[in-house]
Amino acid sequence: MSRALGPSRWWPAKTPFETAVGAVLAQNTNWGNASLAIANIERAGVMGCAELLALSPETLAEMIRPAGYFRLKAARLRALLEFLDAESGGDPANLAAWPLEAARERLLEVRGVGPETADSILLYAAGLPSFVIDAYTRRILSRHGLAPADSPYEELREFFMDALEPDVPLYNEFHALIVRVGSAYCKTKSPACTECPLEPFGDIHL
DNA sequence: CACCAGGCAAGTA
DNA sequence: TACTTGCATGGT
Repeated sequence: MSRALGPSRWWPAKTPFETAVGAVLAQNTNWGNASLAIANIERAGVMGCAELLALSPETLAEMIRPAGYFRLKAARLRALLEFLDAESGGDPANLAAWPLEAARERLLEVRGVGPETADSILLYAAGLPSFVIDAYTRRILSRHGLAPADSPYEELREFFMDALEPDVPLYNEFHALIVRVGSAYCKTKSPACTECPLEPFGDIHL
């Protein structure tokens, strides 16, 4: 994938804080829509922990409306902001001072932060080596007969982390490439799809 | 018009 | 424990 597609420069956010916000807004949502919500926050000049917490829940919800599930995500975002404010001085980059699994467990206690959101924040915002599993990872693994699509999240995460040394740039690029390739695959639920070209892999055939 | 997108938690049996 | 449902917008 790397040879065929080259470096990905991910996650698409300007700061660790924006990455953490994006991780919540992108839940089960097209990145384009999450991105519109981020732009609204930027335009209002409130892209910061204290600034966002100062908004009423209703105002915040309206601001992130394009991301979908906007009332739900406003509550989830506030819960994450309160955690960051209390535990990391409002900057998720400071979570890097914690041992990985300790930081992960604390993040998972936040209402609305599940394993994928936690791992995205840990890897892309805090720079800790936590491998991210998402719908694209499942699609690729199952399409190539490497794992059932419904394997438990933790099992798939361990599969990658047992096979690879803890390496932030490696995990970062690996997941980015998985998204780029996975989004080129069709969405069939059948385990195999002979329609999908392996072209994104270049001359690599699995 | 139907279907989908980088999840998660709460409810039910 | 295992399965189902609610949440919602914008693009194709």
